[in-house]
Amino acid sequence: MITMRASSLYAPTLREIPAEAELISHQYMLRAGLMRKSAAGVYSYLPLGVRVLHKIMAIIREELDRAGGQEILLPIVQPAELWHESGRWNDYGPEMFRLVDRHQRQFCLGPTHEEIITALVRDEVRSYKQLPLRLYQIQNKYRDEIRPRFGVIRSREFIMKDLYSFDRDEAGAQESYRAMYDAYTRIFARCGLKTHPVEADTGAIGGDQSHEFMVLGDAGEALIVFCPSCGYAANVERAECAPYEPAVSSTPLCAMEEIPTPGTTTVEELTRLLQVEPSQIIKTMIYIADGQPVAVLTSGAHDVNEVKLKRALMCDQLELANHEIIAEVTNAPVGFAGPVGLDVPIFADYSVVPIVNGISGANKKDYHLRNVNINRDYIPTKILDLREARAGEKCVRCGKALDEARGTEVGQVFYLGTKYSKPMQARFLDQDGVEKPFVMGCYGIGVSRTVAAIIEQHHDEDGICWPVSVAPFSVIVVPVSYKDEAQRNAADQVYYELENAGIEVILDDRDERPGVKFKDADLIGYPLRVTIGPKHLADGNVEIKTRRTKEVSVVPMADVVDQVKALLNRLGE
RNA sequence: CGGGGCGUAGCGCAGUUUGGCUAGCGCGCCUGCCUUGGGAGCAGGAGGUCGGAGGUUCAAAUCCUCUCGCCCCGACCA
Repeated sequence: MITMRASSLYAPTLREIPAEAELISHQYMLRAGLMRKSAAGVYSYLPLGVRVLHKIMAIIREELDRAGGQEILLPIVQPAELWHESGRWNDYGPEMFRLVDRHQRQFCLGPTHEEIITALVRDEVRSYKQLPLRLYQIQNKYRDEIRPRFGVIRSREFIMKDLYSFDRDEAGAQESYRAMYDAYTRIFARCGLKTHPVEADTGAIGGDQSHEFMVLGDAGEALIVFCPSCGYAANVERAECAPYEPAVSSTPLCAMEEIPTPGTTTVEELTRLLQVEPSQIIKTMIYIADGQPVAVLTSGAHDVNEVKLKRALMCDQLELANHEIIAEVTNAPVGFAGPVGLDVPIFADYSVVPIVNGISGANKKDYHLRNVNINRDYIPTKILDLREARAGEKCVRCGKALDEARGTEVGQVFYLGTKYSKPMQARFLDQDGVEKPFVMGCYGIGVSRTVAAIIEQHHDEDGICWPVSVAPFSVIVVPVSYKDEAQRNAADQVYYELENAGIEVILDDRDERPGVKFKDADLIGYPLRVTIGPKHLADGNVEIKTRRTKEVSVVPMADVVDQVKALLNRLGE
C-alpha cells in the first residue's frame, strides 16, 4: 500500500511570490505549502511544515533527554497572580497578551513560563535529594509584538522549546548551563544550522549570564560584534567597550566660546557646518530614569546603549526625555543640549574622555560651544561604559578591532540564579538542614523560527534545499508519466523498496506534466529525487538527482535503495 | 505610537485620477480533447457582497465620512 502520494498530500504550492513576503524563507514557506498566514504574526502549519517541525522537535528531544532533560507540558493560559508574585505582570508591558475570564479574573497567554514552572516545582520539590531537575516543554508562546514581520521569524504566536533547570547551588547551576550550551550546539548542528554563540543581555528574563545562538545573515534583526582575532562575540546590547585613555596630547586647552549654529541639531549637520570629526563632538542625551532626568554623554561617533545605561543607573524605567522635559532641563529645544552648566546628573561614556577642545550644545537655541573640556568645563557624575559597540571598536579581550554582523537568534541560554525562586519563595531543604532558594537557569529554542533560519541557510533560486535531518521526506519518486504502465510499475516498486528500507519517501503520482512535478519537487526541496522515465527505464535504470548539488546519477533499479542510502548518508555528514 | 502604501476571483494584478452599460487580465481550478524529461496546447466552464458600514448621485470598485484588516518604513542618538 502506497501511503504517501503527492496526489493526496495537502501541500498547495504557489507559482507566484505572495506580495506580503519579502524574506526568502517567508516566501518559500508559503510557496512550498508549509504554512499559511491566519492573522498578522499568526500562522497555520500544513502537513509539510508540520513534518519539518516534528523533525526539529525530535532532534531537540533526543539531545535534551541525553542532557538530563525530562519533558513536561505547561499551560498556555496562566493566572495573573503568579506574574504578580514575580513582579513581571507590570514589567512585561504591552507585549503580553492579557485576557479576562467570565468571572473577571485576569490571565495572560504565556510569553514564557518561568513563573508557572517555578510555582510547580516550589509546590512539589522539598529536598536537595530531588535535585538537579531539568524540565522542558515544547509549547506555543505568545508575544504581542509591536510589529510582527519576516513571517515566522518575528511572529506573535510561535513554538518554543523551553527548559528550566533547578539546582541546589551555583556550581550545579553552572553545570546545567554548560550542559544546555553543549546540547544547543549539537541540536543546531544536527539541524544543519551554522550558529554562533554570542554573549547576550538578559532582557526581560533577567539573570546575570546569557548566551544567544545566532544564525548570521542580513535577514537578522540583531546586531552582533565579534573579534576575528580571539573569538570574542557578543550582542551589541551586551558587548563591552574598552575605556579610553585620557588624551596625552600637547594641544593646549583653549578658552571655551559660544558659536552660532542656527538650526544645526544633529551630529551630522554639525560636522558638516564646523568641519570636524564626529569623535570631537560631545553628544548629550537627556533620559528619564524612573522619573528623574539624567544627561548621558557619548562622543558624536557613538550611540548610547540603553541596556548598559539602565544597568548603570539601576533603574526600572528608562526612556528618552520628551521635548518638554528637554526644554526644561536644557533651556533649549532638542538639538542644543550640552554638559556645561547642566543641573542634572551626568553619566559620561568613556568615549568623551579623550576629547580635547570638543564641541557640545550650549543649552541655548541655535548655539553650540567649542573648546569644551572635561573636568574643566563640566564634571561627569560618573564615567563608564555606556556606548554601543560597533565594528572597529577595540576588543576588550585582546585589543584587536571588532567586526560586526547581523543575525537571527534561534536559541538563548540564561543563568537565572535566584531571580525567580527568591521572590516566589521556591525553596528546598539542603543537606545542612537550611532552607535555600533554587538556583535556576532557563533555556529557549525558537522552534518555528528555526525552520525559517534553516531555509535562509539552505535554499537556491528554485526553492528549499533541506538538510536530510529535517527534510519533510528524504526522497521523492517522480515518474515522468504515471499513466504509463511500465513507469507506474517501476515507480511503485521503487517506492516500496525505499519505504521498506526505512527511508521516508513520497510518490508523485499526480497526472501532471513532468515540468510541473520537477518544479514542485525543487521548490519543496526533497534532498533526493528518483526520476523514472522512458529515457532510462528501457535499460532498467532510473535517475537519482541530488537537490542541493543538482548532481544526477543513472543507476539500475536494483541498486536504488543502496544508492539512495549512500547519498543520504553523504548528505547527512 | 507616527508616517507611507495596499485591500477588486485561490494567487499576482489592471480598472479608481475624469462616476455610466453584462467588472477585466495572467496564473491556478473544473470538463473534454491532445500532450508527457523542466510550470505545454486547443475548446468549453465555474468562481467576485470590488474589505465593511454609512452618505452623495438618476447611477459608485470609482466621490465623501467612518471603520476593519494587511504590508513597509520610522519610533525621536540632539
